Amino acid sequence: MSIEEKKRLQRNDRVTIRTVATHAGVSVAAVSKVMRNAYGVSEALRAKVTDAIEVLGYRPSRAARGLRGRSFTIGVLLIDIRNPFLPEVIAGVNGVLAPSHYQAMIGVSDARVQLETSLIESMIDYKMDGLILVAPRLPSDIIAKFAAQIPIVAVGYHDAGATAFDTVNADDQRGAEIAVEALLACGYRDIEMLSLGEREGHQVSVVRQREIGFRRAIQRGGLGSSAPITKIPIAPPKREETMRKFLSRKNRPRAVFCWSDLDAVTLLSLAMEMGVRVPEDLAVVGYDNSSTAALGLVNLASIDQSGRELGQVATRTLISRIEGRTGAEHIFQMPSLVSRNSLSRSGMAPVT
Amino acid sequence: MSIEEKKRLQRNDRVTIRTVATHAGVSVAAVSKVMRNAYGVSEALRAKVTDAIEVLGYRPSRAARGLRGRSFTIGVLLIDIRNPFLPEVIAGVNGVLAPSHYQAMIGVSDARVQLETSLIESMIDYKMDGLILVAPRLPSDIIAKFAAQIPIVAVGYHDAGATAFDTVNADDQRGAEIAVEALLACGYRDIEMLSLGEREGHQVSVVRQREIGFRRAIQRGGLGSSAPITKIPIAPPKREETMRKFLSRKNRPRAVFCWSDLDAVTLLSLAMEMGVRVPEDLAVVGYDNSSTAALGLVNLASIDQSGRELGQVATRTLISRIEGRTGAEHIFQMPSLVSRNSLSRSGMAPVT
DNA sequence: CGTTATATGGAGAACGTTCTACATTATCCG
DNA sequence: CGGATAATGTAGAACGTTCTCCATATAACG
Repeated sequence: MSIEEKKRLQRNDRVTIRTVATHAGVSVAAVSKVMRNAYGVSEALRAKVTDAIEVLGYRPSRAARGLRGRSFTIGVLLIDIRNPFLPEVIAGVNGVLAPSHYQAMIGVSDARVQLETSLIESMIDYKMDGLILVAPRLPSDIIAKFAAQIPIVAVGYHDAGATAFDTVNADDQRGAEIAVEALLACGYRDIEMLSLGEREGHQVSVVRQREIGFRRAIQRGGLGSSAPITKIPIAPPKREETMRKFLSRKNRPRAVFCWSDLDAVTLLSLAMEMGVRVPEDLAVVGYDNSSTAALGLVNLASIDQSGRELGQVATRTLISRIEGRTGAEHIFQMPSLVSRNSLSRSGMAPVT
Repeated sequence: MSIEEKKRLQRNDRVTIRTVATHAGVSVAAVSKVMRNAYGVSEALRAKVTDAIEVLGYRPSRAARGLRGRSFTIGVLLIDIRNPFLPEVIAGVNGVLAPSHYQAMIGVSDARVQLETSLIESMIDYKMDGLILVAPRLPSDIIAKFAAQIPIVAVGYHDAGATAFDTVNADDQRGAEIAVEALLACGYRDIEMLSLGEREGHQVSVVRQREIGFRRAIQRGGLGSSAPITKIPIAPPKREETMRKFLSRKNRPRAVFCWSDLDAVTLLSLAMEMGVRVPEDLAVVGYDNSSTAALGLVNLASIDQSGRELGQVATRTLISRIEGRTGAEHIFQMPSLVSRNSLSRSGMAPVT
């Protein structure tokens, strides 16, 4: 009683594993064993220790844990929180983690590859137990190099050939196909895709996958081999300009599939401004089923890839890898169409 | 040359401070001194060490740093990433931190007070150097208790009496006043506020501040002492129901000030659905100037509180406290009106 | 030239865990 | 009852830093 009290005063009152040990009258190692519920702990010992922990309000230092063994933290890396799709992923991750003893720490690398690497390195230096990379910009071999040091699951990164890390994806090719099929079913024949500029998405990004799916669906639909794709730059002034040009084009298509709600919603706004009626003059299908798309004012048909589920699955996959699985897993999730007015006035895709 | 190589092989090839020391032919302490650029380092020594660091690609372990001293990490706590205002704050934080040697780690506590405390504790256990709490739900004395263990800046938390921690806020009272003044200037006399349900916001939350500002402005405008406020519950089914009821009320006001764009945008959607014309039948001013408000389809007038600036200021304040300032600072930022169609057809607030 | 001040580098003890190797008991079995 | 086996608890060495003394070398000064 007096020994640990003396220590607590002397050491600016932080409760350490040692405080607990002396309070419970056992060794430090014993407390550690109980904490990690390791083998070789009697009920009596466990009771004494848990009591002491309770009484003292002991919390193990993550820093010290990280130094020696696991830190029970998993890192999540986002490239851009502005995309309304990401909060869903986080919610999924947190949902799975909540009942466990793991916790998530999020790093945001505002689209700068430089910062992205340095954040991953930081997380490794923290001895985090695993990493979930959401739509990383990094090339596969770099990610593989990191994966040698820490378990990694990539979300929104189509690299089914990766052996060093797992991937969890919505089937973006199929998602694009579904969008085109819905437009075809509504009778539209003149369909174009709005995609992201070359510089922004690498070969394994979701955007390129959607392009592949778009082309295939167009071809299958018997609309010839030319599947026109207009690329939108990401920089604000050029971005709107490109969309305006698209909307005022003489040979503007009858329907458009847009790679993301982010751009689709802006397109709808500009269309209204320019007097292009949706869907009478132009039908639009977006991607992500963001909350904005669901607004009555916007009413944008969109492909739903449940971000929440993606987050959940990614987390489970990561934990299984942390706990010893070797050999990469590549998981796909099926997206679905949410039909709304921008597709057809009734808000219903006609049954074929 | 051979010594450190042997070590690197033997220790699974992590470059530690020791590796650097032997490579540079100096002591471990010397390397540490250079890293922290502490006093008592000659140019020659510094050169040798930085060279070795460069060659070996050494990165200090954050875990070990945290155990002993500073971890050069600051924690950011968010209650809900869904609010489009928060990405801006993050961007501000990251912007200020980028050129420094600090890094931000974000924790998301999905509106559960339980998780909020446990995340703060985790961040303390990580020996983070400081915390930025964004719109925390916790009572002031609890935050003060934490602030005894770690420097804390609260954003969106109106507690100018706090002595243990700093606060950075937009002047939410003034923001509400500006909104009401704009409505008055447009000639509206029958003004109501849509606010957040009692349970969601405590006394020092931004919502309550906006209510105070609303009441004062109404009174100053000579509209009597009754300033009607309708509270919207946060749960999805009740939420829309309450708004619908509001819109179909016989004595529906002529204009409404809404505590957040999040709800204002939904209100606009429902209004359209129910045939209530905006602004002819009902003028609306929101709060946050979110990207959705700016959409042509939505065109919602809104109060802008630069989240980015809030994040920047909060970060600078935190760093100054980390570096030794004592005595609390309470900083205010002035919000401004962004006028759009939901206020008056021209999108301009009439000059008074 | 002796004394004191100053600048520079190093030894080594923390920090709070984990975890291996070992010591001690308890249990079992013929 | 003797010996083997299993169960339980403990010592103590890591982990990779920081940081407080110390030791030494150099400069300054009377």
